[in-house]
Amino acid sequence: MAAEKHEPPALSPTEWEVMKVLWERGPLAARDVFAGLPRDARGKPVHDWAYRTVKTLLSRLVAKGALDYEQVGNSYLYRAAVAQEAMARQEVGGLLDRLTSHTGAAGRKVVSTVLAQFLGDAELSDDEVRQLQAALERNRRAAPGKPPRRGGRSK
Amino acid sequence: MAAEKHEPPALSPTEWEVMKVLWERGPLAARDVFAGLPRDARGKPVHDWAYRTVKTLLSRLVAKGALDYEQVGNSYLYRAAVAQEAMARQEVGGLLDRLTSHTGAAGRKVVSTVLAQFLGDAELSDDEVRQLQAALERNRRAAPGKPPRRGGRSK
DNA sequence: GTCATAGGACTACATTTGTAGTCGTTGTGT
DNA sequence: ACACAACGACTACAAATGTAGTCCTATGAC
Repeated sequence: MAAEKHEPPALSPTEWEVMKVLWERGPLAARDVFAGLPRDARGKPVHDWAYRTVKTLLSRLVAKGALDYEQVGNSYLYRAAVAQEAMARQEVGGLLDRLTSHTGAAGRKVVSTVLAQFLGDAELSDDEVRQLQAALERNRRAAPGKPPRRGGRSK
Repeated sequence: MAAEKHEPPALSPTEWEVMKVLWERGPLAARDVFAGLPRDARGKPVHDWAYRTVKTLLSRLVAKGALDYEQVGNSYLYRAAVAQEAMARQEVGGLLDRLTSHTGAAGRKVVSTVLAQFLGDAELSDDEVRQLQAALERNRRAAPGKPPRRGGRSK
């Protein structure tokens, strides 16, 4: 009951961009986060953000509890305080909920069709395909009948 | 070149809720959209919105081009002007992009793991499971090797 | 010890979103 | 015709988000 590790703070799209840098490269100073932002093939930054902007995002992320930091010299070393997987789960769950909650079979079908399109076109490694296939297999064994049951809320 | 049917207007979560009513029940007057909002088992509205709020959302959706309307008597009959599938595709695509763009294999793996969890736990009908399995099969045949290729940009 | 500077804290401001309220108009019942 | 109820148009306002700027301080170079 005491553990309230759930409901992480919901990241905005730009905040995700910053978090991805930290999840991939580990703890970094603000300068290095800035430098680590994605660039296109020609080396041009994908996001045209001022350094200040990144600083603001880092501060907001600390305020949200998504990052914490450690002072090192005159600057902070920022480090992800939430797991990428937890955030990804939250986003995906939120989306599926938005798209399907309180919707009849038709609405759910639309979503599953769209999902199928993405799964068919995505660039997936063989391992990923196998992982997803296994998940569907598991689903099938768990839900013998077809009638869509009220799903397991992990709450 | 002339056809610019793409890039529909991105709906906020509350706007989705309104659109779902119209997609499911077809053209409705504001009153009926309001009345058609989801309710829980005990008949209590899931969203505690004032009628005005719904009116505001309908207006914004018209402004965004997601709805259009036809005057009928003294009121408007609102009708979805964008397909649910198109919007769902946009949302799913946007999410996958946010979570995986400019990310290495590690980031993509996290997402595929999360997806697998949802696919395993979701309440899917047998048909939906088959549809998704077929999509993965298709993916497999399309991408013989494993190296994640640059995906098909539909532009 | 002094001074330039990188860095963090605080401030700024337009837009979008969530949530409504006010007001004037128009159709409706009598 | 008249009064009123229902509608839609316009207005309101706080929080979140995208995008930065200002300013003070601790740090490091001499």
